[in-house]
Amino acid sequence: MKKILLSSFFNRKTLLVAEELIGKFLVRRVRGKEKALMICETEAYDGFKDKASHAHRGKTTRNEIMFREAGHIYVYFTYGMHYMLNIVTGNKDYPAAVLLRAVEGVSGPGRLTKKLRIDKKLNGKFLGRKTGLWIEDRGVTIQKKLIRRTPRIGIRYAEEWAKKPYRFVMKGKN
DNA sequence: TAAGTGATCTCT
DNA sequence: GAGATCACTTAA
Repeated sequence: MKKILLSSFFNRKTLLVAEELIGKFLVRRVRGKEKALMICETEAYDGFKDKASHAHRGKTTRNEIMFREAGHIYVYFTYGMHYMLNIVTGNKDYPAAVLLRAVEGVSGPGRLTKKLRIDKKLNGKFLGRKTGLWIEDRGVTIQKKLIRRTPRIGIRYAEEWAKKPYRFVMKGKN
């Protein structure tokens, strides 16, 4: 069974979406070919108060995508060489997103975007077949005990928010 | 462990 | 306009 996830899936609590995305399939169409890879690592960035989130200082031209409706694609460029792929969650005007950090066989958010040829052209688009990037439920259920929660990566500056277990990793992959 | 890389943000 | 920072990767 294959089911494309719609905005109703993403318009829920960010942490819940981040956890449930583990075991779903990220599907990318490039030059007519489709690749589907199981998601095994995500991180949640939730709301104004989250110091690790781009949105915690308010809306800017870069992060305004995070304030849009759930299901938008937020891609940004960092460290001079890497694109990061995020899916916007929650209500309009509430800044939240899930960072996709790894899929099966590809660990690291920068490598993921490189492998799937994801760049700024996708920034601000909506997930779906039309865009060439979407997420499917293929009936795989990951048991909760196989999902590990840990603090997020690369955000030591975020004080107390750096410790929160907002990262979800599937055990035994990568 | 540190360097590379460039967009973006936060001051002037 | 300048300077600092950064949700990372690679090579050592």
